[in-house]
Amino acid sequence: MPKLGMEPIRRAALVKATIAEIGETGTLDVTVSQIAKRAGMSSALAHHYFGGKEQIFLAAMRHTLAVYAAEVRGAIGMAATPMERVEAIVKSSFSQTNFRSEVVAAWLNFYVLAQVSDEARRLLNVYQMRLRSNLRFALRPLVGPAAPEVAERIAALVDGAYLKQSLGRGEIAQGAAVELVMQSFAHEVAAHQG
Amino acid sequence: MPKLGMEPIRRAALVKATIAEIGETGTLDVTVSQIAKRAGMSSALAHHYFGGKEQIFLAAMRHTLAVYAAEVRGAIGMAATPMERVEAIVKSSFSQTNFRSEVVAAWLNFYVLAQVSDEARRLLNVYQMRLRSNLRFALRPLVGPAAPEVAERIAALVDGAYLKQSLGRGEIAQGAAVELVMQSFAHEVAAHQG
Amino acid sequence: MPKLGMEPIRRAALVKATIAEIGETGTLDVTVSQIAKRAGMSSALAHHYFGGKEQIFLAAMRHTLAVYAAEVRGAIGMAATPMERVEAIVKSSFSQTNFRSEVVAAWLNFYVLAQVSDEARRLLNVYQMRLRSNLRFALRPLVGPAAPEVAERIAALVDGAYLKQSLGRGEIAQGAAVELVMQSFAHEVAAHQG
Amino acid sequence: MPKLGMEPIRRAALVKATIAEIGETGTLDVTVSQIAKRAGMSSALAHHYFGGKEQIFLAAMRHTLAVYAAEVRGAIGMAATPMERVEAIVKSSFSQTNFRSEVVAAWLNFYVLAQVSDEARRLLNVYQMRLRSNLRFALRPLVGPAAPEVAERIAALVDGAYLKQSLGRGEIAQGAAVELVMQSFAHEVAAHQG
DNA sequence: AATGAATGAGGATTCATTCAT
DNA sequence: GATGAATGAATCCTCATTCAT
Repeated sequence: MPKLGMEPIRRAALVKATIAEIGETGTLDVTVSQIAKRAGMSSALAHHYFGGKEQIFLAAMRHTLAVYAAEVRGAIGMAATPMERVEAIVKSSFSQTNFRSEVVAAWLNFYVLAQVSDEARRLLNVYQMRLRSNLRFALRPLVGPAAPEVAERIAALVDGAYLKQSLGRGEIAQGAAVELVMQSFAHEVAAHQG
Repeated sequence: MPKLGMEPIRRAALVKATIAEIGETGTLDVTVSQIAKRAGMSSALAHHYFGGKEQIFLAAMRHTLAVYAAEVRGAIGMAATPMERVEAIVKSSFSQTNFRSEVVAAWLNFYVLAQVSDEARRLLNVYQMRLRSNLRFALRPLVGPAAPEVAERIAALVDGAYLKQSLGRGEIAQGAAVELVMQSFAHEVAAHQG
Repeated sequence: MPKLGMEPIRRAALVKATIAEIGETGTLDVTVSQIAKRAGMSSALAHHYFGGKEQIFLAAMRHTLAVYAAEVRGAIGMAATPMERVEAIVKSSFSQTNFRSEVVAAWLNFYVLAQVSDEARRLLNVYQMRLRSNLRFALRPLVGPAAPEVAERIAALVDGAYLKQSLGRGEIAQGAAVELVMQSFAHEVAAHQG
Repeated sequence: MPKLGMEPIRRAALVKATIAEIGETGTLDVTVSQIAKRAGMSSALAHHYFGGKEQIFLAAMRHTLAVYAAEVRGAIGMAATPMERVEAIVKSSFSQTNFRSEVVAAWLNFYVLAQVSDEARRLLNVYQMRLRSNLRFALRPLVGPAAPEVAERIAALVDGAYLKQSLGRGEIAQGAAVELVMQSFAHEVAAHQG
C-alpha cells in the first residue's frame, strides 16, 4: 500500500532541511546525506525526488524566493498609499521570516550558486527585477521619472544590508535595517520634492 | 647554498592564482592542485608554503583587502576637500582593479568563507569598519553628526552594488556603480543642508 | 527492501583480510585499499562500515583476542586437574590457530598499535590480565601462594616465545614452544614441592 | 673550509635522534624530517649521510644492539663465577641504559622492522644467538648438558619482560624484571641439582 | 515508496627523495 | 658540507550517485 501524496511532503521537508543545513553550515558544502537525515529520510530518497544535489539547491532557492515574493505581495496588497507600498516592500524584505540568519546565509550562498548554475542565476535575476519593478511602481507617484534609478538605489541598499547581516553571526537587526533603508528613501523623496 | 628567496615569489604567485581561480569558477570549490598548477608549481609546494587550503584562501583575502585598502588610501591622500574625499573612496571601491569580475567573485566568496573561518570573518569586519571609518571622517564636515548613519548607508550601497555586479557575468559597470552611490551621497548632503 | 544484513558479513571479511594483510606485510603499513580489495570490496565501503583505519585495526585486534580467549576458555573447560588446566592454557596459546605466523605477526603489530592507540593498549592489557588470572587460578593448587609470581613468569615465557617466533619467517614450532613453557612450569612445580 | 670529521658526529646525532623519536612516537612512523630536525640538521643531510630512511633505522638498530652488547660484555668480564655471569647478563639486559622506555619501544619496533628488512632480521638474529650463546656458556657449569634449553628459556623470559614493559607507559620496573628472570634461573639450577 | 548496499572519482595532505646551488 | 626548493607518489577519507530489493 503505497502512501499517497507523500511526494509533496517529502519535497517540502527536504527543502526546509536544505535551508536549515545551509544556514547552519553557512556554506553550500553540505552533503545530501546531511540534508536527507535532517529531513528524516535516506539520501537515496532525496535523489529519487530531486534527481541530484543541484536540483535540491534550486528547489530550496525557489522556495526561499517564493516565500519572499508572497510576503511582499501580501504586504503590498494591504498598502493604501505609495508611501506605504514602499514601506511594505522594505519591511517584508527584513521581516522575521526572511531576515533570519539562517535564511540570510542561504541567500548569500544562492549568489554563489548563481556563479555556477544558470538556473540559479536566472532565479536571482528574476528576484532582482521583481524587486525593482515593485519599487518602481510604488515610487513613480513619489519621485516621478526618477523612479527607476531610485528603485535601483533602494534595491542595492537592501542587498547591502543582507550582506552586512551575513557577517553578524546571530544578532538580527531587522529594525536597524528597515530604518537604514527607509531613511534613504526619505531623502530620495525629499530630494525630489525639494 | 640552495636557491634562495623563492618563498615570497611562490606565495605571491599562489595568491594571484587563487583569486584568478576563484574568479573563474565563481566558487571556493577550487582544488589546491588547480591553484598550484595555475601558479606553475606542484600542489605539494603550495601546501609547503601555506600549510593548507584555508591558509591559501586567507592569504588571497588579505591580499585583496590590502590592495583595496592601499588604493583607497592613495586616493584619499590626493583629495583636497571632503567632497573629493568621499568621491575618492567610492571611485576606488569601483576602480578597474577592484571591480573586475574576477575580484568581485572573490569578494562574494570571502563572505561565504567568513561563515566558516573566524579569521576570514575578522578580516571582513576590519574591512567593513575601515570603510565606515573613512566615510565618517570624510562625511563629518558635510553632514555633521549624521555622519555615522550616512556612512552606514553609503557603505551598504557599495556592498549592494558588488552583490548586483556578481550576478552580471562579464560586463563591468564601474561608471554606473559610482553614479549610483554618488547620487545617493548627493541626496544625503542635500538633505542635511536643506 | 534493500539487500539486508550485509554489515556483519562485510565486517567479518574485513577483519579477516586485515589480519591476513598485516601477517603478509608484517606491518601496520597496509592501506585500507589493500585490505578492502582482499576482502572483496571497495575501500569506501570499508570506511563506511568501520569509520576509519584505526577502527579496522582495533576490530581485527578484538577478533584475534576473542578467538584466542575462546580457545583458551574451551580448553580449560575440558581440563580435569590443575596440571591439565595449565597445559590447556599453554597449548591453546600455541595452537594451530593462534600460533600461525600470520597471527603472530599481527600480535606483534598490536603491541605497536598499543603504543599509539589507547583502546589498543587497553585490549592488550585485558589480554595480559586474563592470561595471568587464568594461570593463577590453575597454579594455586600446585604452587600455593607463589601462584602470582609463577603466573607472571609463565606469561612472560609465552610472550617471549611469540616474539621469538615472529623472527622465524615461516617455520612454525608449536611443539617446541609448548615444550619450552611446560618445562619451566615443571621446574616451578618441582621447586615448590621440593 | 670544510669542517672535518663532521660525518661521525652527524651520524651519531641522527642515530640518537632516531631512537628518541621512535621512543616518543612508539612507532616507526616517524618522518625523516622529524629525525633530522631533532638532530639539528636538514632532512636532505640525513639522506646524504645514510642514503635513505631504512638505512637510518638500521643504523639506529646497530647502535642499540652494540650498546647492549658492549654492556653485557663489560659486565660478564667483571664476573668471577658462573652464577655471577648469568646475573651479569640478566642485569645488563634490564639496565638503566637498555630498559629505558624509549629503548624498549625501539626494540619492539625493530622486531617489526625485521618483518620487512632482511638486514634488520639478520641483526636481531645475531642478538638472539649471542644472548643464547652467552647464557649457554655461563650455564654449562651450572646445569651441564641442559644448558642450551635453559638458555632458551631464560632468553625467552627476557624478551617477554621487554614485551610486557612496552605496554607499561612510563614506569620502569628494572628490579622486578631482574627478579623475574633470576627466580626462574634459580629454579632451573635447583631442578638440575635436585 | 523507500533504503541499505556499494562504488568511482576526487581531493587534501604527507613524505621520502632528489637537485641545484 | 649543507640546505632550501621542489615534486611524484601515495593514502585516507568523503560524497554524489546508482541499484537491487
